[in-house]
Amino acid sequence: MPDAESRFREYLSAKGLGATDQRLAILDEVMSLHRHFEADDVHARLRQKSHRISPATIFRTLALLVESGIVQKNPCEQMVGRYEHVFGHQHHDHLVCLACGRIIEFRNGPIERWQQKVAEEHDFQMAGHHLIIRGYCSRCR
Amino acid sequence: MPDAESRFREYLSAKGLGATDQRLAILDEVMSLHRHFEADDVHARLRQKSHRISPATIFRTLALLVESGIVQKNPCEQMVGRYEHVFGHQHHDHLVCLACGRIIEFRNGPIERWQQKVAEEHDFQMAGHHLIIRGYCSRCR
DNA sequence: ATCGCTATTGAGAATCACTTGCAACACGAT
DNA sequence: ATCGTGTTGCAAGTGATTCTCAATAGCGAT
Repeated sequence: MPDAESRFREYLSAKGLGATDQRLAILDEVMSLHRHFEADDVHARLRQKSHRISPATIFRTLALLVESGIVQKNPCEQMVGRYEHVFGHQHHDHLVCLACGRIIEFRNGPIERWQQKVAEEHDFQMAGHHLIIRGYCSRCR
Repeated sequence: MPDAESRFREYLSAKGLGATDQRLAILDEVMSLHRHFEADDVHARLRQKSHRISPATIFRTLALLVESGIVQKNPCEQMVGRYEHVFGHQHHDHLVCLACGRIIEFRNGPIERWQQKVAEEHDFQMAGHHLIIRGYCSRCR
């Protein structure tokens, strides 16, 4: 498996973009963070190492890393700030169409049961869950 | 089953809060929206009916509706603005602790397979998915 | 009816997390 | 050296939400 840096360099040159010091420093930092992080975490850690990279550059580079598939952003973006009334409704999960934004609701017993099992395995007291399947709906595929 | 309004009134009086016109108008609007919505949708629709309710009140009331369990907010809030590097990692899902914010990763084959099945049932081309189980971890429960 | 108290509201300022505009700069090609 | 495009930092702009605060409403006590 090639390392992340080669892959990023490849992606950048394929796009005609430069592998600048800032971009590589950010990649480095990102790969050294072994849990979920926010843009600001990267900024703070780089600052500690006396790199002077502006937040704007962090955001711009993270976007490149996401595009190149090295980094994944919170995958429920389209649900942010959304509500739904649940009163009188049964629990359900969602299929979200990446093309038209349509949201389809569904219910599936076996998945629910397996989730309970996973929670138990991790000694985790489940309070709720949310499953989002992203893709393309019948109208858009 | 009691209607949503009774339930909301009950919740409000239990909390010593008033069932004001604004709150009831917002509840009404929310219950008439049969898909996911944002605070601004409620505001726009109320404005059309020439209710003059400020956005601040909409947000305040939505918070009450969430607390009372009538409305559910996007359940991946804690993941917003978070990234993780995925290069060289296998796909996994997340357990999120509501108390300490800890995020535990897990993989589960049967769930993955059932998801594929659900997508097929809805003639949906799956591009990815994300499953979040919320609850309390072993340290916090 | 009037008073006094707390709850509630609207307006606008503040905040937070990004994003964008822009001028300065870097660097390979000419 | 010059040009041209790509990059960056700074600072201003955004959009969604939250906060502050003064005005108002509602309700029980007088």
